[in-house]
Amino acid sequence: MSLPIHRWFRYSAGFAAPWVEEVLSEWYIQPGQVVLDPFAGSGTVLVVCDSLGISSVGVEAHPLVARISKAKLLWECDRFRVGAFAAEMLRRSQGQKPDISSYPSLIQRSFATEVLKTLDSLKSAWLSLQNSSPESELVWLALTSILRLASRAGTAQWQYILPNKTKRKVIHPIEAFQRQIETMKSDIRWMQAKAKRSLAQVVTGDARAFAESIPQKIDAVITSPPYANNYDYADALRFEMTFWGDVAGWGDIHEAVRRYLIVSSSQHSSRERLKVDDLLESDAVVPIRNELSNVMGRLAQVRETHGGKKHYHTMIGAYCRDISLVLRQLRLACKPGARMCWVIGDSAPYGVYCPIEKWIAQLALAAGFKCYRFDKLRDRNIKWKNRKHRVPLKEGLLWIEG
DNA sequence: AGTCGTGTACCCGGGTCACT
DNA sequence: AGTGACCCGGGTACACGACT
Repeated sequence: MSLPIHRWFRYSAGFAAPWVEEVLSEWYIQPGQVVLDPFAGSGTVLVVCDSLGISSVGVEAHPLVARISKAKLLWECDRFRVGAFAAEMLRRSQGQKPDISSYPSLIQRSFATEVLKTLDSLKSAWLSLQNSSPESELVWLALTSILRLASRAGTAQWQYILPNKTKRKVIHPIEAFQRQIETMKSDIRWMQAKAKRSLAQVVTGDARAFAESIPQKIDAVITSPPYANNYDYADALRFEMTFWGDVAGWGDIHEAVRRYLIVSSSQHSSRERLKVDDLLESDAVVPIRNELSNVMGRLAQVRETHGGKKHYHTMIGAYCRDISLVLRQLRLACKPGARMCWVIGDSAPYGVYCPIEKWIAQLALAAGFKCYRFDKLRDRNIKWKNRKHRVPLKEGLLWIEG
C-alpha cells in the first residue's frame, strides 16, 4: 500500500504489485501483448501493466470497486487540473448548508456530527462541480478514500465497519482530503515519468460473462478470485456506498452489488435460495460432480447440527459452478497457449474440507486448458487457537497453460 | 527499550426479528 | 414455534510504528 497509485485506495484484497511485475517478467510479457485480470478489484494488475507499457484488461463486477480502478487509471491527466478542481471544491464546500439528517444510521453512527457535516459539504460541493472529466473522478476517489480515516467507527478485521466500536486515531476530513490530493498529484507525476499513457481497460461486468465485451485476444492472466467463505465482498464497500447514497442499508447490497459477483459467501447463496439439485445438474460442474455432490451432501448434514443454518452447502456448489463459467469465458478470451496464474485458497466451512485448487484445476482442463501446476505459498488455519476446526488449509499459486 | 495502539487476504459464524 | 433474511460481528496473536 505504499506504492504510487496503488496507495490511492486501501482495498482489502489482492496481491503485491512487485509480485505481479515478477510474474510478467518471468513470462516475458512484452508491450503489444495483452494481460487480463477477470477479478480486477482495485486494479493492481492494470496499474502494474501501465507502468510497464503493457496493454491490459480488467473485469470487475462490483460497481464501486470498478469505478475506483477506472479512476486509478486516469493517471495520464493534468495534475494541476486535479489540484484546481479540489481547491474549487473546498472553496465551494464552505458555503454549503450541510444536512446530515437523511444519512442512514450506519453513517450517522460512524462520524462525529461536525465531521459528517464537513463531509456532507464536501460531497455537495463535488456533486455541484462534477462532470465527466478525469479530475472530477479523481477528486471523487480522493473523497471516497478518506471516509474511513475520518470515521470514528472501528474498522474490524477485514475492513468491516463496526459502528459500535470506536477507534482512537481519527483524521480531520479536510486535512485527510488535502493530503490525499497531494499524494495523488505526486503519484501522477511519478507515473507520467515512467509511462506515456494508460493502456488499460476496465470492464464493469460479470466475470462469468465477459468474453464478448473485450475485443482483444489475451496472452496472459493474473488473477485471484474471491476465496470460498472467506469474505463477503459485497459488504466490503457498504460504508462508502452508503455515504454516497448508492445503498440505504444492508438490504440493498444484494441488488446493488452481490448479485453481480460470483457466489463465494453464505450471505449470497442463502439470499438466492439456491437448490442443491439445480446446482449439481449444471453442466458447468460435470467434471467434479461426484466429489462436489459428496461435499455438498456432508455440508447439508452438518448444518443440521449447527444453530445458524448457514447455506454453505449451496454456496460451495454455486462457487464451483461460477468458477467454471469464468474459466470457460477465459478459454474464449485467451489465445491458444496462453498462461494463467491464479492465487487461490481452499476452505472448510463447518470443518468440511473443500479441495478448491484441485477442483479449479479440473474445471480448467475441462474448459480447454492443457495443463496446470500448483505451488503452495503458505498454510492457513494455523494461526489462531480458537479456530472452529482443525482442517489444514493453504493458499497458493495455480499455474494453468494451454 | 518497554508499552501501547493499530492493523492484519484469520477463519469463522450467531443474534434477532418479522413473518408465517 | 419454526424459519430464514438481515444485520453485525468474535476471539486471538503477532508485527510494526509511535510514544514514552
